[in-house]
Amino acid sequence: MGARTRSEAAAGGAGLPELPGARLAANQLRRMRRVVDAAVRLAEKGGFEGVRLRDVAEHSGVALGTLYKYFHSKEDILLFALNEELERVEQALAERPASGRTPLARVTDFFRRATEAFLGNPQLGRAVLRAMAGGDAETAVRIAGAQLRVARLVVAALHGETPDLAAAREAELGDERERRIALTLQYVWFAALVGWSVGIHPESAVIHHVRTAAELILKR
Amino acid sequence: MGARTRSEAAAGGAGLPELPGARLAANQLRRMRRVVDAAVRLAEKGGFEGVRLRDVAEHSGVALGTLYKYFHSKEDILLFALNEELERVEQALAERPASGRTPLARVTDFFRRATEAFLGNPQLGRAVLRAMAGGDAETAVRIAGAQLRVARLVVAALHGETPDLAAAREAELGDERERRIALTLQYVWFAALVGWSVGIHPESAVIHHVRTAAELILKR
DNA sequence: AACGAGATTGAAACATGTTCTAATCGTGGC
DNA sequence: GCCACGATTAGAACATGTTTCAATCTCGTT
Repeated sequence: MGARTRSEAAAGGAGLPELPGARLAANQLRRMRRVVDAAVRLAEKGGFEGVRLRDVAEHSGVALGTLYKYFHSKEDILLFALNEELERVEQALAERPASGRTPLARVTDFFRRATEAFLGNPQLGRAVLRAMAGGDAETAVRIAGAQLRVARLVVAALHGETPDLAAAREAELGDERERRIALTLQYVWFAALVGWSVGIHPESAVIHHVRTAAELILKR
Repeated sequence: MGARTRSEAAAGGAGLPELPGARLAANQLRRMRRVVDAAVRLAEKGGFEGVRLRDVAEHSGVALGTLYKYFHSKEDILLFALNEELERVEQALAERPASGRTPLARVTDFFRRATEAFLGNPQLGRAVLRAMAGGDAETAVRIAGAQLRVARLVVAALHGETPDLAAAREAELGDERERRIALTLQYVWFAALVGWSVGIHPESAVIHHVRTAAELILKR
């Protein structure tokens, strides 16, 4: 394979002369990036099994052994990608928060958008879900990180656009209750996504189940 | 699989002389049983990866190829075992229904017992969970079956020991609501089990999360 | 009792995740 | 400018899920 192309290493960056000590690290970051990008592209095409690590290595121009220096396993790569995607979702929600006048409406809006992010690339979504459920102790940190991110987003959606005011009004008990609701809804969302992933219900059921759970908890 | 077994329905009892036509089917049933038992024994010892199909074949005395005539995949075997285990749980609950005077108490009792069944053999539980989340289209039927079984059990726990009376009192709307609650709690349970399985929270958190969700929905 | 269709077997083959190794490269320190 | 050391590479090697195949066996039928 053409991975021998040493020329790429000499890529002089965007124009800035890189610090001498940072040179290697920058190359390593670029390699990681290419690995993750290649894995995601393959997952979009062929799901979890479509991500053949030999292909990832070839497409990203790194050796198989190097790939394993950066990630513990195939799952690890996909979970890294998941966390990056969640960062993007956080960004999008910071710019345009979940809309709606009630917590129920906002939380539904949030999950609708988050589900679209997942189901926009069904194969990629399935691959990531499988990586989450098949993870081992090595990947637990990434999974926990993803869970925490989502939990924060759900809490934010429950709160609404006026966090300070609401936070001031609601006592600690209120916060605790919101965290519990957020965790519960997140779990329902995850399970519904897995159900869709393995084929026991259609895509539309995912958001439907989450909304049902949200109604059970929030409507009165 | 080779459904050539025209006479499988006539499976002879424990000590009874088997009918001539049932002989092959009985052998096949025995093989399946040995396969499943061997897989479960290996899963109890070494979890999902502990179930090496070559070992399953050897321990159960069937050839690798035969094993694949009965089951589509490793996941398929474990999901078959799950459904058998759920039958046993159904049995236990029929004999001693979930106790408690309120739906919340009964449903909590149910999930406590069901969780114990899972966590009694942590390795086996992890293996089955991984099989559920890693399933493909072939195994969707078994997963859907398991889901349905559990859903029924949760509904029964919500209802309590007097199904006829309650069923008569509650309109269809009530039934629908109960089904929704059951599905939601089941999803929370599943997600919490996966969370325990991949190591992001301890065993005790599973029942805790389910109880929290049940309180959010049922307490007022 | 012989026959034949389908089931089973034993073993090899294949695919792919993961690990290992010797050779080479790139970089900071002299 | 050169060296030593860690990173990288190409590729082999290993483990295990899955498939395939020819030979054999089983059992109901004739």
